[in-house]
Amino acid sequence: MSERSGGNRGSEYRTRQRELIIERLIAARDRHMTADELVEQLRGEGVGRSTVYRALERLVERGEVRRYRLDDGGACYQYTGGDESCHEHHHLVCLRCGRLFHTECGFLDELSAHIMKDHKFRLDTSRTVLYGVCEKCAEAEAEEEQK
Amino acid sequence: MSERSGGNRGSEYRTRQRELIIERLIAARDRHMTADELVEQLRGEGVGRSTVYRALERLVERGEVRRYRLDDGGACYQYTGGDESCHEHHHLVCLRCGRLFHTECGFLDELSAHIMKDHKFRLDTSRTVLYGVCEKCAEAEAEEEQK
DNA sequence: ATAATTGCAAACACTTTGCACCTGT
DNA sequence: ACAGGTGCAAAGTGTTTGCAATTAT
Repeated sequence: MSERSGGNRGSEYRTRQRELIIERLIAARDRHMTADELVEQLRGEGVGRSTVYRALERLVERGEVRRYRLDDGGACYQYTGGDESCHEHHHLVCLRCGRLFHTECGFLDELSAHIMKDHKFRLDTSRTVLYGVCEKCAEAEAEEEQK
Repeated sequence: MSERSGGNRGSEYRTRQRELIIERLIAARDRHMTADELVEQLRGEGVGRSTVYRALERLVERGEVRRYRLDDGGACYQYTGGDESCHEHHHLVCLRCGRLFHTECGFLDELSAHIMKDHKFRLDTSRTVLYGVCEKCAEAEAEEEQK
């Protein structure tokens, strides 16, 4: 209870399956993937579905992977690395293509400060995701519209 | 495809069940509830589970109710009314008590503008929810900590 | 009368879990 | 050797759907 997380080193095995899972996540670090995509990609490599879920959960817990919820309730995962700085900035997710954008933008820090001061609300930047439409998709949408 | 939504009047029946569902949602307009809470509350009133889900889906579609995804993937609903202005502002959700706060804060409009200009990303304020911890919960947490 | 709605139970999609077997240390 | 990990299939969630009966118009 009073134990800080992150101190359970030494008790984990380095397995072929985990290596593969992290490898895939890193390869797709610029976007997020569903557990199922991962399972699919690793089907041939002999990695079971539950192993994927278990690994993801663990990675999320230790902060190496971020989990997002799509509008339909399904989960998406994205590698962020052990990189602590990732907790410092906000994330933008395109509702259309699902791509995720990191932004270190100071404006968002000001936002946090403002919300804290004027709304008495401590923003959790690691939990918050800003949704919208990215440039490419906005263009694509514009085309469809006038089609 | 080119039809604007909101024009399907006249084809819907006004039923006892739907009245009850909306009634409950309005009674809890300052917070959000899960479909299950609703089902539970209306069990005695003779409202079936599927009716609740169907009603919620319809209400979300027509914008009277907002749906959020909790961290565990489950959905939460909250009445926002036909009120269009609700699409204009951001929402803050407390990760601890689940209460939702509306804010009309101009700072957030600036944020949208900034993100559009500097990050080429069109923020969708109706989809975005800012997560964090509200004042009360922050206090409660502080107490627990030093307990 | 008849089109929409309801409730039930079965179907679903996604995720978790129990357990016997396998692997890393 | 043995703690920890894996795969399978079974069990859970929360949500959706098919259909006959019911209700609003």
